[in-house]
Amino acid sequence: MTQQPSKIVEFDHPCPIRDVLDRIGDQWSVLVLLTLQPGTRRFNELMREIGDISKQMLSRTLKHLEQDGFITRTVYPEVPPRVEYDLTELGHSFLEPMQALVAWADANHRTIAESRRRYRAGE
Amino acid sequence: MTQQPSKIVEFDHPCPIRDVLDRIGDQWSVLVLLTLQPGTRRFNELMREIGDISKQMLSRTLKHLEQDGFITRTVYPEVPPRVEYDLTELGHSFLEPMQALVAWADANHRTIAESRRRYRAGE
DNA sequence: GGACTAGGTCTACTAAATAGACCTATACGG
DNA sequence: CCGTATAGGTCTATTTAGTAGACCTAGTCC
Repeated sequence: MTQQPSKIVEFDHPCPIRDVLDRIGDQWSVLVLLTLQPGTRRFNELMREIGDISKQMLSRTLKHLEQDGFITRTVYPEVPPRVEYDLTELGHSFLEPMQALVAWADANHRTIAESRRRYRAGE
Repeated sequence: MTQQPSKIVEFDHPCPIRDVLDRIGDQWSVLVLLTLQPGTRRFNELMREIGDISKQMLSRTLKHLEQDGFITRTVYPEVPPRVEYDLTELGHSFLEPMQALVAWADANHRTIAESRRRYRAGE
C-alpha cells in the first residue's frame, strides 16, 4: 500500500476534456482498451498481446481504467489466482470514436512516414 | 544542436497504428493541434493559450508535428523574430476523427467523474 | 518437500519532463 | 550611447515517471 504515491484519484483539471484526454492519452490506456475489445482477457494475456508493457504499468493502467469505469475486474479466488478483465458499456462506447482515429492512422501513416523521411533528408 | 539526443526520427514500430498513436498520443500533441485549429498561432501565443506547457516541450512537440506534416512553421526574419504555426491539410483532416473523441469526452466526463468518486469511496 | 503457477508488489535504476537561466540582434527611451 | 525590452528558442540542473527484475502467496503435481 506504500507504493509510489501516484495521484490516481486527483483530477481536478478545470477542463473536463483535458481531464479525460490526459487519462486515456497516456502511453498505454488506449492500447489496453483495444486489446480488450475482442473480449475477456487475463493479466498475462494482456502482457503477451501488448508485448512491451511492464507489469507495473499494466497493473496501473488497468487500475485507472477500472476506476474510470472503462473496464471491470473479476477475481476468481483460486490458486493460482485468476483475474479477468472486460470492457464495460462505457469502454465499448469509447472505442467507437477511437476506431475512427485508428482508421485515420491506418489511412495516413504512409503520408506521415513520407513526411518524416523528407524532413530527415533535410526538407 | 547537442541537446538531449531524442529519437525524433526513429520510428520503426512494426505496427503503423501504434506508430501514429504513440506520436500523437503524447501529453501535448493533440492539445497543440486543437489550439491551432482556429487559425495561425505564434510560439508564445501557444504557450499562453495552453497554459501549463514548458517551452522545451512546446518546442519539441512543434518540431515533431512539423516533421510529421501536421503543421507548417513559417519564420519571418525580423528582430525580434516572428514564427507562425499553421495546421496543414493533414493536420485538419486528423482533427476530424479527433473531434468525435473530444465530443465523446465531453458527453461522458460526468459518468467518468462519478465512477471515480464511487471508486474512491471504496466501491 | 521441491518446483510450478498467476497476478501482482517492491526496490533500484534509467529515461523523460520541467523550471528557469541564458542567448541573439535590433529598436526604443532616457 | 547605454540600458532595457522583445520573440523564440536552447542549455542545465532537478524532479518525476517508467522499466527491469527479484520477490510473494498458497495450492497442486511429481
